[in-house]
Amino acid sequence: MNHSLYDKLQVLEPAGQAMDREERLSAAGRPLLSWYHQHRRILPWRENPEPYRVWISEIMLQQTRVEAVKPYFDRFMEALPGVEALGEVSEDRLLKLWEGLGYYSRARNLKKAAELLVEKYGGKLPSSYEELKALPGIGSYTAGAIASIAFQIPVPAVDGNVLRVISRLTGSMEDITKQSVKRDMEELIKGVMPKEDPGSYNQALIEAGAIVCVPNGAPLCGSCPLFSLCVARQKDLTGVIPVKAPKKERRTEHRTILILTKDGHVAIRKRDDTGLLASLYELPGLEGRISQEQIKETLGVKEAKITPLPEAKHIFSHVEWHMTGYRVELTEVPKGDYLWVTPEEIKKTYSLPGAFKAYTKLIR
DNA sequence: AACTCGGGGTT
DNA sequence: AACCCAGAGTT
Repeated sequence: MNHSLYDKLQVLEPAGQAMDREERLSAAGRPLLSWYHQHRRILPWRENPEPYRVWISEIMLQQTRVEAVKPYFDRFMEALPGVEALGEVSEDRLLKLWEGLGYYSRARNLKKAAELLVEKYGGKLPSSYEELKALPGIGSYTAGAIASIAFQIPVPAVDGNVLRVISRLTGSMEDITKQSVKRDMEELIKGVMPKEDPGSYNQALIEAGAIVCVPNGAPLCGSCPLFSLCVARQKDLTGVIPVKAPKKERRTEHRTILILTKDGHVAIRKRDDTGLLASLYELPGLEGRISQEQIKETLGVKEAKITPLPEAKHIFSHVEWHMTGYRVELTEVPKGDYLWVTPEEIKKTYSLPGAFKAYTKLIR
């Protein structure tokens, strides 16, 4: 792509006097919008931005890449085409639709919000930022995104892309993981964003962050509409900005996973409704590394054919499971509250997260 | 303000 | 292996 056109369009730096960040962001508006209208991706939720579609897409997109969302979005819209259907869906069916997307509280909050919308808003999303933000699962970013994209209300929508683009543009060395920095950026944007087509303005900032001012590796400054305005580019600081505080280390947990079989069925159970993988199904498991003798004891059975399975590891963002597994072929009913199901039922009905994949694939 | 909550693509 | 993703809710 050629950026010379943008250089001509752009306001060049006034020689001698520095622009403040508000002037700089203000000057970025036109080239950014012009670039967006030429280069924006065609996305399923972008073509028909009705409120329900924008809402569902924005929730799915929280901490999740566009490419990962696409297939889930289409399937979800087909299964639950509107607020009413979402409000009435069973939690199990909802979690099955969400299986693999992660951050499952997003799905549970969607249903809660839908029930609320049916009760208090006649089954429609409210259009104001404040009312949107009051709904479960909708924070400042998502409220701004829905208000601006679906209702054309001029409020900012600051996500990780926007934090990165603007901190680079203005040369800010502030730690973007701080809430105070995000709030400050929302105020900054509020002061300069256009009243006309605020949805495109917000999406232009986001889109630039997603496909030009990228998070991993070097940004594609040669293709950026803000090439000549960008302080980080001018000072060769794109490798330093955005500044982010280091993350906490992951902890490791050991678990013993069991494939319990009896009469051609496999045991699964529903997880607790709080914490990791809440309300999803799982293969029965025990904390720590458990011996074959302890397994029989725990299950309260005299006889069982137990065979060791390979070890496996699953990495979540904040915890790492090191798993060892056993196949346990039973002839008597074990202690514990299990659901005895067939492999086909697991595939179609029950949300068994990918953390168990190394063992679910061994089910027979 | 710190911590929890998933899974997968990039580098 | 480390980073990060169209963040929000809870403590």
